[in-house]
Formats: sequence, structure tokens, C-alpha cells
Amino acid sequence: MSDQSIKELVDHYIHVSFSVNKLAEGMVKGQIGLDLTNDQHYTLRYINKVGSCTSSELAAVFDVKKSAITAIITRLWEKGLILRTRDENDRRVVYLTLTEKGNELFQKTEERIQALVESIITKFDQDELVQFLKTYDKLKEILLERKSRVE
Amino acid sequence: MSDQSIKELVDHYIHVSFSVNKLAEGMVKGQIGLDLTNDQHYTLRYINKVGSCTSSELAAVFDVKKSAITAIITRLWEKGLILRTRDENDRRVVYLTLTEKGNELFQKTEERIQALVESIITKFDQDELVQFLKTYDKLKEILLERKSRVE
DNA sequence: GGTTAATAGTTAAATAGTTTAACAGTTAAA
DNA sequence: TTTAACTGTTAAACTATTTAACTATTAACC
Repeated sequence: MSDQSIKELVDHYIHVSFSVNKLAEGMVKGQIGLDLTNDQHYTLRYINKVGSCTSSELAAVFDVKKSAITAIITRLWEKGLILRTRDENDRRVVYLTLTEKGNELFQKTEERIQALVESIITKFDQDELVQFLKTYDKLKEILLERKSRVE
Repeated sequence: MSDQSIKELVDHYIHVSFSVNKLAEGMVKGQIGLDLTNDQHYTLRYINKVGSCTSSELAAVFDVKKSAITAIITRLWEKGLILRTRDENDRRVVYLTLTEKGNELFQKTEERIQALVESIITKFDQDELVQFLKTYDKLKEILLERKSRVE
């Protein structure tokens, strides 16, 4: 690969990932904007997926400080969407779970997002899509590996 | 494609794009965090690319309201990185350009980001990378088309 | 066992980014 | 020439973020 073509590929990647990000964020917001912010939705998504987690875990997954998570969680808690439960064995730890209301709201917004993403990705051949996700996964692994090496 | 496999692909896409986003944002921040925020860097990047643009144009590209752009531009202007020049023919319009200082700062951070992205994408075969970007471009076009249709 | 370390989470202050709504100045249209 | 549309800004309100200090709790070590 010549230096020239590498620079072009780098520029290309930076440009397209930026554009797709902005467009996707706007799209998600359009689906959930009335009840939740995007970050709040992603938080509910994660807790829904794992069932129960801690603030420290969320901070690691979202790559932000714990105090940022406290702020998001407090807002969701004020809306009655999240439960905070102290661990009786280690009283430093607080487990986060969805309330009934939180689960319902997540499922409702999730349906819309699933439908939206589905309407988009079904415009690709399955082969193309599978290959795309494979490379995307590989990229994720490389970034994860790099992060663990740097920090 | 069965419904089941579609749902799996949708979940897969949502998950991997979220993770890569968070990791990439953190990485970019690590490179530029001292002088600029990520959004400020992306703003300088865009102006550098097109040479000169307006707030309305930036608002469209970033998919936010014009007042959000005013805030970002004002911060960059206060740092002496951006010039605001009124159009003499249409005095509503303000052209945004980089100052010498803005250009220097962008080039400096850009070098680091280019090196970073290069170190990552050169871990892929050129063929795989080209195919990935091709699909990514297609995704961008689909999102753009959808956006123009919805709004 | 008692002191010291580390850990989990919160709080407070400061900053960035965002939206909505109202506005000024300017240009286009009727 | 009046009215409508457009460009950018301001102000208020809110969300998200970081840093630094703090509380409460648990683990480590001598």
C-alpha cells in the first residue's frame, strides 16, 4: 500500500465514520427524543441487556468517569426508570436494575429503533452485511486491545 | 433472510457501532484533549476542508440547530482560531475561516490523529478495508436519503 | 487487631454542547 | 412597499462531562 493511498483511506474513514455517526445519532434521537436522551436510552439498553450492573461497570463501558454515570443514573432514577439496590455483602456496591416502568419504556423505544435499523440494513445483501459486521468487530477488537495497552 | 437472523444482525450492528463509537471518541480525545474538545476539532476539520463556510452549513453537516453552532464558533473565536467575515453582498451571511493559529493547531492535532488511524487501519488487508469503506459509504448514502425524505 | 490502602459511589463547581423561543438585521417576494 | 423568509445571535434551561474533595466501606499488612 503506498503512502498516498493510506492517507486517502484514512481521510475516507474519518469522513464517513463522522457522517454516519451524526446521521445515526440524529435518527435515534428522532425515534426516542420525546421521553429520553440518546445517552439515557443507551444506559437503559445496557442495563436491560445485562439485567443488573454497577456504576463502575457503566463508566468502563461508556468510557467516562463514574461521576458522569451518577448524573445520568440520578436523572433516570428521578423518572422512576431505575432502581438502586445496595449489596448487603459489600455495602459500597450499588446494583442498578430497570423498574417495570423503565423496562416498558425501553421496550417501546427499542421496537422503534429495531424497526428503523432493520429498514436500513435490509437494503444490503446478507453477504455484504455479514462481511461489514465482521470487519467492524475486528475494528472493535483492535481498539479494545489498543485501549488496554495505552491505559 | 429469516426474521430471527435479521433481529440478530440488527442487535449486532447496534452493539458494535456503539462500542466502536465510544472507543474512537475516547481515542481521539486522548490525542487532542489538551487544546480542543472533539466537537471543536471536528469543526476546525470541516472548515479546513472547505476553506470557508457559514454557520447554517455547519448546522446542516453536524445535524444540530444554528444556535449550537454559534456557541461552538464563539468558543473557537475566543481562542483566536477562527475568523468571522461578513459577506458584503448579503450582509446576513458570515463566513467562517481558520486563522493562522487555527490552521497550525488543526494541522498539529491532525497529524496525531492521522498517525493513530493509520496505525489501526493498516492492520487490515487493503481489500477488506476497501470493501468496508464501500459498504460504509453505501450506509451513509442510505441515511442521507432517508433524512432528506423524513425532514 | 489496628492502622493504612484501596474501592464504590456521591457531591459540588466548572465547562461544553444542545434545544427552544425570541430577536435584529437583511434580503426576497407579493 | 409591505410582508415574508432567511442568517445569525442571545438568553434560559437542560444534559453530559471532568476534576477534586468527600463518605462509607472493605482489604491489606505489620
